[in-house]
Amino acid sequence: MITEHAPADVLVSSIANRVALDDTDRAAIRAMPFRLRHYDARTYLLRQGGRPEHCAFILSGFAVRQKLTFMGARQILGFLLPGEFSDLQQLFLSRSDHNVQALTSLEVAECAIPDLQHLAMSRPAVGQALWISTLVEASMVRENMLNIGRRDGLTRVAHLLCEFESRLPEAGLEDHGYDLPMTQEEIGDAVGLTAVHVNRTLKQLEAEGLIARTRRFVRVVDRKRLLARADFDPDYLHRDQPVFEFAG
Amino acid sequence: MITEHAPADVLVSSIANRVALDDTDRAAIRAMPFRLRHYDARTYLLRQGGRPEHCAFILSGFAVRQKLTFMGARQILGFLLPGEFSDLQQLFLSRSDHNVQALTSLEVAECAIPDLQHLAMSRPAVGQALWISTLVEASMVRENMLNIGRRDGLTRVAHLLCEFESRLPEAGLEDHGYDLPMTQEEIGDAVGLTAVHVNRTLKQLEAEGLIARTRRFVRVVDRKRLLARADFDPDYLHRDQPVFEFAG
DNA sequence: CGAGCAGTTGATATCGTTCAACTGGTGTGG
DNA sequence: CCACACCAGTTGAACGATATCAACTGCTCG
Repeated sequence: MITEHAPADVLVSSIANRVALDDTDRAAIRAMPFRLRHYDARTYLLRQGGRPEHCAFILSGFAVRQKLTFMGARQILGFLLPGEFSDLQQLFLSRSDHNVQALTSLEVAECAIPDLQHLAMSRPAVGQALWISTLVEASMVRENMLNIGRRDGLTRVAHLLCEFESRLPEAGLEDHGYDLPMTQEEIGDAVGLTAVHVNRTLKQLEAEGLIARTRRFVRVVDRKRLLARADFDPDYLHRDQPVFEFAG
Repeated sequence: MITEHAPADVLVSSIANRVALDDTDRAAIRAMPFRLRHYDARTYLLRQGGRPEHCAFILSGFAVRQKLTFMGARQILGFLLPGEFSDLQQLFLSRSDHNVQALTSLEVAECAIPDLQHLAMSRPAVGQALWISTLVEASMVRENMLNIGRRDGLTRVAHLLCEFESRLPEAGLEDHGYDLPMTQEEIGDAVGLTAVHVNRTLKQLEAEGLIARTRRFVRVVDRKRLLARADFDPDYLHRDQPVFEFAG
């Protein structure tokens, strides 16, 4: 598990995934103070309208970005996985425009925003890596907007399953299966459907022989057909993005 | 009109909106080469999967970001107005994940991506301003995802009208009205509805006395009730964002 | 053992789509 | 200057996907 490593190591390697770092960069990252913190499931890390002073780097557990309508309906904008920052945009936007909520119980390393700002500006390679992270996140939101706006229910749910299969590091191991860290209600809030309809949709994906389920464990039975049914093209995750050689 | 000014002036003031610039910053922006270019309505500035080498700064006209499903359905992700860059994320993501398409006839100043990269990294204040622009854009996409996923048709269309009233500089002048630079089909593609349903929805907004229309000109009749009906809260546009005093 | 919550299922209601026809501007060529 | 074509907008009727409401099942935890 990711938590076996020291938080600073996890942070360094998460950033080094995006941009090539030199020793000074690594030292600067390690020098940044942080505080380990725990959040229970369903608690808020960040609230819409708030002016956060800290930014959480997720060590273990899952969180969501979400917004609420005035009527109280929830739209999940995206899922946050271990190794991701909860709210990098708050580096330069003082007021938050959405909520970040723990989906499961969560372990995070909390950094002060001024420290992160200073790191980003004093070590341009690191700043660039953080910038890229916000860009990839934005790309995921765009794809999910297409998903919700222009695909039918079955395709939407299948697409979400494919996204998780792509993003979860443990998926693909052990028999092409993985554990969805959320309820059907939460799937619905992510893809703009009702929990009831998500349920029927999952059943149909099973009936069509694309997936198999036992509780929240999803096994991909026919990967190729599932990807096609989901209209899934992983380019939006920007995995092929070359590691930048920072050139000033 | 914005085109009365020299392109470099427009660019400088657009960036200075976000971050305080010193004389060296301004000089660096002005020193960046660009090429004036025209696009006809409906032509593509940028294609999904492409590896653009230029980035367009819009001087006049309107464009959209959009993505297509495999079936060919279009989702409009957001509208680009004069004074905005077409594709700043391409500064650090080599492959584009969506299309940018001219909505009307368009005049742009086209910059080479390496020049923009160099500007962003050599003048950190400028880089910060560009970063902030990408963050604000991402915020708009999130709000529109909530709009599509969790609001009914009438609210969605009303929300789009409110967003345009907020963003168009000429709106609010001349009798609280403005010209929507798009067809009802395009409104539908932006809010996840059919052109037919958009039409009925607009008629109902008229029937309820919230707006009046003559062709594409929209006059806001009852601003307060329209905002309420649209569930519109302008915070997501980050207008209150203080102009950053860049501090290294 | 009981409470509570996620999941499941059925019946009905509704919002939005689809298809099709028609209107009315606008621009173009004869 | 008229005729025509074209396209955005408008309207009606029927259909369908998804929501809503309600009941029931079966974990899991205290």
